[in-house]
Amino acid sequence: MSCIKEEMFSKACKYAINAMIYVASLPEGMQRAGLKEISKAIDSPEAFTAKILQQLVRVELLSSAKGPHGGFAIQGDPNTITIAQVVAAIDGDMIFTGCALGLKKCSEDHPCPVHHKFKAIREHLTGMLLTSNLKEIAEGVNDGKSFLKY
Amino acid sequence: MSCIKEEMFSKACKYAINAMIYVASLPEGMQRAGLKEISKAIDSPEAFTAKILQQLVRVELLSSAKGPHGGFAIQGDPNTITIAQVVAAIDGDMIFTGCALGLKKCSEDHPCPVHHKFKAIREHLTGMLLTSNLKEIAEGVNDGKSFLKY
DNA sequence: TTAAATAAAGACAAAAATATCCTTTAATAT
DNA sequence: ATATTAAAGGATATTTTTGTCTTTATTTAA
Ligand code: FES
Ligand code: FES
Repeated sequence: MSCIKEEMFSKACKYAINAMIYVASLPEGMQRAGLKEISKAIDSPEAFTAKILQQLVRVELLSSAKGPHGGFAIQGDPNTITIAQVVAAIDGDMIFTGCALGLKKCSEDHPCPVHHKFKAIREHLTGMLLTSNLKEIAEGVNDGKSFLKY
Repeated sequence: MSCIKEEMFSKACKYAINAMIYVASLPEGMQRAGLKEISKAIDSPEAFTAKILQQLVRVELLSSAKGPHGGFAIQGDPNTITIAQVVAAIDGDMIFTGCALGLKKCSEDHPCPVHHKFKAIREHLTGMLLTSNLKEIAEGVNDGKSFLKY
């Protein structure tokens, strides 16, 4: 026993978010990146990343193409795809709806001891994720203001 | 592949918080609870809970006594022990200091794409945990306003 | 002094998350 | 057509987290 972790999102989810941002940051016209390119850009394990990209394709956040010049592209409008959607696709919605202390159901009627305090945080987080769209975030990366690795 | 989880804290951490609140909620005078009583009160697996209580004893958030009428008690003043201390003891401080997207270090100089947005959430969360003391939270439980299980 | 109660400690087991590897399928270019 | 490229899918491996079991040590009470 001895844990030195527990962060907000799973690794799978972090890779997913980073991958989506990377693909969204690709220059117009040439916006299709292969697995190798993506996992290199976000410094993630290639094979594991492949599984995550597959999931994102299944939920139609990404489109994919096989063969030479194949790869992954954002499916839909980067302006309207939110980080919340990516998180929900990979980690599910427990982070948006679950009880902080593990009660089966988070509710006002049968609240856990930190429900009221925690609810505010959760709403803050949810609001942030829902209003963060890929386009805007990818611009920060393109402008050199933020980074996808290290 | 197919995850339907990822919550804010690890299970170990949730059990720890609940256990601390339960022990803090014990009536004056008779404030020493055994493992069985605690894990029943918070609906947690007994043996696993034992390990967590051991950790809490090691970091001196709890004191323990063996033998008949032994058990666990809060060590120190419940008014000044915060949920943040319990979380840090079990989950470490990644939740307070780590990068949301997995960069090795969260910093202003080399921010990840969601750093600025996420920082606000993290400060909100940190502030909440730092200002939530055991005494106050345990009172809610004693008043029947909040619940430790189901 | 002995028996009972209870926490501590260590070994082990099961489940979940993370990660890798190999084969198959589809697309492209020659 | 064929060879090459790249994603999809499936099986497997590793690591971490969660959980259990057994033994030991300590305290209390009879
Ligand atoms: S009941 Fe625990 S967070 Fe709502
Ligand atoms: S660098 Fe990612 S949260 Fe600060």
